Amino acid sequence: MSVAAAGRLRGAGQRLTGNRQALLEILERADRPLTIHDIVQSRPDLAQSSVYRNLVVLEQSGIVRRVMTGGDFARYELDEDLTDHHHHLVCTSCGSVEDLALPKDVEETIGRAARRAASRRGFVEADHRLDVTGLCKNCR
Amino acid sequence: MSVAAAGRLRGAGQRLTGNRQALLEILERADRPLTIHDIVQSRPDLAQSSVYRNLVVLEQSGIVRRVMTGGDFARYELDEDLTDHHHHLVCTSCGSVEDLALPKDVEETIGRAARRAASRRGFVEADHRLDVTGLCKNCR
DNA sequence: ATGAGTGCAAAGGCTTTGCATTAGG
DNA sequence: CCTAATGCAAAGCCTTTGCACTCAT
Repeated sequence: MSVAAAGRLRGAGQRLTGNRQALLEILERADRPLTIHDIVQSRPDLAQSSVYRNLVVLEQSGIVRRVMTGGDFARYELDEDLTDHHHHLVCTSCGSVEDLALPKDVEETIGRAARRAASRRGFVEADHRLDVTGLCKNCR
Repeated sequence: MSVAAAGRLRGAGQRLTGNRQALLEILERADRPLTIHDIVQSRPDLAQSSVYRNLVVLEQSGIVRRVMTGGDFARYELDEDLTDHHHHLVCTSCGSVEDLALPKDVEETIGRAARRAASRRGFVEADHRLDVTGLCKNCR
């Protein structure tokens, strides 16, 4: 698993336990943000409460990001500076989610517009998140 | 309140009750998506359960849209074809949300990229939602 | 050794639902 | 009139928390 993630965890004064390693490995392998259900299903030996607690720790350590894609439960993915900036393709019917990268020039346009709009309203440290929605192959 | 909304409600075979009119008026006045808590607070005579139920009806009638901005509760706003296409400016610290319109050329760039990316993955009826995140005046 | 992490079960908090009553068309 | 809508309270569901036990350092 990622050396960077482990270092960041230590840097936050947190221990690198087996459960946390397992979480990081699962999230690294995924090509989409995972639900708690996904995670526990792929590793039934992990206690659900520990998964919740460790994801909070990983989030606070800047390793993991919690994303709400519109379904009724949270999804988790590695922080963007451990992967790459990307967005999500969300099916409005079944709720499935896939990672999605946009062309660099589009990203620049969005980022520029986001920062400008934010500062105009007195917001600082502006970032953005974009979900592309539609009907997936199975649902269309 | 909006004639279009009332018509759309009727068209969906739903009754235009006092509660539903009240909801539509509140949402029309708002310049941001509202939480259930916001709504019940501004109209304490509305029963919370009826608000939930009516928002489902309004959503299924294509009048209201449920948005998850990352906080722990849902927010509701009028559907875009009753208002205008817009996005949200979300404070990552306090969770406050404001409506945000972007320049038309930026929207076109985003929409084009979104549709292209979606169709490449086999998605149809592609749309998009964008949240600009940052720290608001009070939290910065 | 010793405080953090874990697992189980119980509690929380937003949202949904059952049921008797009220009201829209 | 007759069905849908309402309000209250109870139930659901994802998530968080309490507590005793175990493990990382």
